[in-house]
Amino acid sequence: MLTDRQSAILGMVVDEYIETAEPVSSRALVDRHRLEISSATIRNEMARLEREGYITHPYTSAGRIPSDMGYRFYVEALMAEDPVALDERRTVEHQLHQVAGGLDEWLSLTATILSSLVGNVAVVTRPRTSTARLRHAQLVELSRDTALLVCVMDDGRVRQRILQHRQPVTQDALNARATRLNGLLAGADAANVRDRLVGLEDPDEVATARAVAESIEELRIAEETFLDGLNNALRQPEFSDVDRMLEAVAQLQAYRLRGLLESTVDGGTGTTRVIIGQENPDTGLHDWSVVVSRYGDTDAAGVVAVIGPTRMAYQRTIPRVRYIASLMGQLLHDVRQ
Amino acid sequence: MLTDRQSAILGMVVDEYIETAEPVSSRALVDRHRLEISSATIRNEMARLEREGYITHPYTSAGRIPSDMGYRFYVEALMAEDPVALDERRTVEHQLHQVAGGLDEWLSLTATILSSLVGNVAVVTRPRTSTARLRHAQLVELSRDTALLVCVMDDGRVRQRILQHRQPVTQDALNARATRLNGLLAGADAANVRDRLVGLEDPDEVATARAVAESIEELRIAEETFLDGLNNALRQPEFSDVDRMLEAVAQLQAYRLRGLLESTVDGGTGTTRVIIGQENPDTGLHDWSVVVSRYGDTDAAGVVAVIGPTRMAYQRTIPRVRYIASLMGQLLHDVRQ
DNA sequence: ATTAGCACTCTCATGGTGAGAGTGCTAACG
DNA sequence: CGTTAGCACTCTCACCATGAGAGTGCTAAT
Repeated sequence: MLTDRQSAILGMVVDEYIETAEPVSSRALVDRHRLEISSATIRNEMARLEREGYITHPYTSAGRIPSDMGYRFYVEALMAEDPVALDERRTVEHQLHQVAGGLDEWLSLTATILSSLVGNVAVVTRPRTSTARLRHAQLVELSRDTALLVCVMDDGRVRQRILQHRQPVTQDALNARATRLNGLLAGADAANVRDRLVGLEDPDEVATARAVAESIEELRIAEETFLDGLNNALRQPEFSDVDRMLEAVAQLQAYRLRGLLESTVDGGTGTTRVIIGQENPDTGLHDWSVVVSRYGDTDAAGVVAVIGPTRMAYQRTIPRVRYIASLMGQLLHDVRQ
Repeated sequence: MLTDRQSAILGMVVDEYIETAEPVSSRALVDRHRLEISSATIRNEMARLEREGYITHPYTSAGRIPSDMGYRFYVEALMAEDPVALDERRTVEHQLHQVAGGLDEWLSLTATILSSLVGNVAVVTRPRTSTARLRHAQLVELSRDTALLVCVMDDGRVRQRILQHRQPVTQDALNARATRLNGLLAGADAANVRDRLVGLEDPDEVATARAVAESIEELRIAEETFLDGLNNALRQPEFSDVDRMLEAVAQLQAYRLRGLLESTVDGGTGTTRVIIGQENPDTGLHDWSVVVSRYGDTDAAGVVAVIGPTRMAYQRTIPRVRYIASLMGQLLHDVRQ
């Protein structure tokens, strides 16, 4: 158990290190905070904190840096969250309302905004509906024997696909076919779409129906992620050597994150979780921290996350991830009603 | 004017430097190519080549590296193109035919494939139709007073947009409205769409029509670029220090490229152009070379490009960019017929 | 319990040094 | 005259030594 003074010192070390990215010396703490106690006392306390595992030092005569455990304690017990200021909120909401396009543009813009808000990489996944249903399929003639199939799901997602027909068809015939298929398949989800395909005769029509079914299934699987802010993250001093930087670029490829985010989100809705360094099951991310929050409701849920070095401004990041997540939840709710 | 022997030496220097990324010494050339002449003779010739501006050396006693002019001469007169092997073609075509999705997926996959083919950054722009016309607009109910507008253009591009209505509407009413608007606007392009909006009464219908018009214009402007292979490019030895690497990341933001690619493409169709280092009007790209090729025809054209350090394997890159461009042209033609 | 004082450790910037790589020039050669 | 051997010269780069500086840990005094 830490004494009050030890907690206070740990807090100062973490704050200082997050700000400067330099190991924190006993002297620096006394000077910076005009402490009543001497640097020698601080040294004694620091030695104890190190024995307990909250801090380390890179070599004998360097200052202290927080360990993962130190950050963990800081996040849980010490940190004073830096609330999202009113003008920050206004800017964000203003930017988000500018977008007239579809869901994709919202998500992509959200990643950009969040990333610039916290100065690290931001990831937003597309909301995954528990059961997305087909709202409408449409066929548009492209040439005599090719057509574009557009499937619109009830969560607003759209999937396009190009079809090759055996028989030439007109737009009128395509409309008729679309109407028939909509009657047959409207409201179908990935689980039951196959059962509804019975009773079709024309081979082109069967192929089209199958394409619709495949589209629905692809959309069920596809949890696209929108990522932005690589530049921000790479400017952090921890990547000041080339190997680390290349590794960072590799680690941040979106596909590595999906599993992590999914498993994290199972915890519960609405909460914001922080995963620090070694706590991460993926060993490649042992130098990284992830702040992740779920947004949406039981019908459609996705995640918002920020990823950066363990030396991350948790005070700023956590409230901002939470804020963006709740904002996304609202917007999603407004659209779906 | 260069003698045959000077040309040969220049060719060897460029080849060697492209391969090893190390300045090429007179000695190394003699050894590597088992030349009949001595290294002293090579030195004399190299001195002359340097006086003419084809090569330089970084400091007094280093080997030679090609100048931009040297690369230029190499590309125009010396280089033996490395043809795209049959199994390379087969792999590429196989991968491309895997994609069942829309144009976007094609383009994005093409960038990925090309990038891995040449080990540098690849950029593919969306084909821009001279005049894209509206083929079909569709309205899908999302909630009582919101609807999704989907505009499909005759080149297969799709734009979605969410509409807020003043009056609640049913899907049936939306269908009727879509039919009316299609009658009014089908075949409209960005130039004439405004003129066709006359005679509409219902304010929601006017708003919808205006949204269609805006979508068409946005699509005219939006020339999206698909970029891949940052990792590949960053592994080149020229980026072995952090500043250069960060700068590289910044330079390769897609938006910087658009102007360059567009202006380049004006030259003519079907040809592949190479822009080497300082030849580039954008000073930020003075250390980069660009190999760019147009694809498509007068109706719909885009560009395929590879971007990398001036020390680029032009022999491999140029034929592969040309090949991918012609392949894209074919595929585009097949779809549009 | 706190703290002044000091020895000790480790890093990092600096400068010197010498090996090595390569060139340019000169003089000799066919 | 073109070619080439030989050599002086230049520049880089890796290596090492050095010393200042930063910080700690410990001891002994308060």
